[in-house]
Amino acid sequence: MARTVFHVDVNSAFLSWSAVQMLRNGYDTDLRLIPSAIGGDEEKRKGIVLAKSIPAKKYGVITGEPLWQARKKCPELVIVPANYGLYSRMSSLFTEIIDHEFPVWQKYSVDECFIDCTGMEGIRGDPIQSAEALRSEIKERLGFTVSIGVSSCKVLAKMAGELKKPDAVSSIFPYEVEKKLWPLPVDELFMVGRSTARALNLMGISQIGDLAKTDPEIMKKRFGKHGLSIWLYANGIDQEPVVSTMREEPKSCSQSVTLPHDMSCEKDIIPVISRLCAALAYRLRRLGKCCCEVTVFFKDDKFVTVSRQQRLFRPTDISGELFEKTRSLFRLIYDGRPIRALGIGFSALTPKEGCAFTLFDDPANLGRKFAIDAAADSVRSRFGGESLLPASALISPTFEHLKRFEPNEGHIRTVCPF
DNA sequence: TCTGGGGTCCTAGGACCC
DNA sequence: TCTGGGGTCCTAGGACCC
Repeated sequence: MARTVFHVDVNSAFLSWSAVQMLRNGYDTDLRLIPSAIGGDEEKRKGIVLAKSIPAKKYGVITGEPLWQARKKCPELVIVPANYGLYSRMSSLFTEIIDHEFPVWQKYSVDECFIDCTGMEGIRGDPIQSAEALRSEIKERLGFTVSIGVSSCKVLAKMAGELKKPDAVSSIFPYEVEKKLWPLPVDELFMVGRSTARALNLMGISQIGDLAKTDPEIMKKRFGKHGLSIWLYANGIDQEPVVSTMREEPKSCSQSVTLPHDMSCEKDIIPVISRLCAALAYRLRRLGKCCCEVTVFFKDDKFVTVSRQQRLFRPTDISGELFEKTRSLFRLIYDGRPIRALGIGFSALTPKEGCAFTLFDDPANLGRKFAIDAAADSVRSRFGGESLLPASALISPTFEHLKRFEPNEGHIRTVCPF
């Protein structure tokens, strides 16, 4: 049976959400109607465009570009700092409406959902009517607009949503693929990024239709599995179901930071690793996971990334052990070059319940380590994730983005002696 | 002092074993 | 003075997404 799938995308999500909030707080200009952008902190070298208004787009401002460059294109650009706590709340309000109306839906990102509404015509009318009703309801109740793509599979629904923005419903049904999808530039196809687009252009493929008509064997030979996937997408073929889980189990977690200035001295860098580790280990424990593998990576002043990962002797979620491992890994790969950004990752996650000790573990010693982490975590859960830190980490840059996960706004700083 | 941060997946090539 | 080959596992780096 043919499916009906919606893709719902909040228009310029961060910007819209900030605009709605500012209007509510009495600010008299709607950011969405003037050239504006949500931007990072330039002083901390995070000055990029995170979202832009449609008037800003008309000046050629693009997401991801440095703020100075955006300002050069549009000198009157109004730049507003990001408010991740607000975005997280707005995202929940958005999905609450969808959850109320549809039994099968999937959160794809903070501002996007897929909905499977196969067989709901009896309740909600034909798919276009149903999508229109959802679009108006979100706008009316929450004050921001969405674009909804309607089709028979996820990829086509997502591509359809791109056709008209903002505040619109568009479709690409299978019989419309040739007319609506094929004329688009190939780099607009889902999963065709800059690198693949460049390679495709060199092969003489510039439109999605060119890709659709290329021999799939050639695509497979040139791009491997990925080549076959994008060939299928170009032909409107995608069997992926809308998975109605609230949240899939994470497979890895990571935390990284761009340093306020390049660092090349180990005594400056290790405290940053210590801070990253404290934060990420706390997250790992809140997930109820242990990890079997750690990664350290950095980006140098030439934007070259270097990484190294290592399996652990046994799974762990103990801050001290994870710090020891990440520090030694870093020392293994670091050659003294200037570092611009630094990160750590924990992967091969397993449920904490299944993690066993080894013969070499001293149960009393382990018990002490667990107790220390538990005590520290109870402070963090009351006062915020960064309220308690290893003393050495206090001299490292702060991680504001952590607030994204923090229900508590207040921060009380305490020095932790380990 | 131009380019964030958090994810997932794939692949090429090296190590190692038989 | 020629130097197998096949299989598995591991991992660094890079692709993509938001």
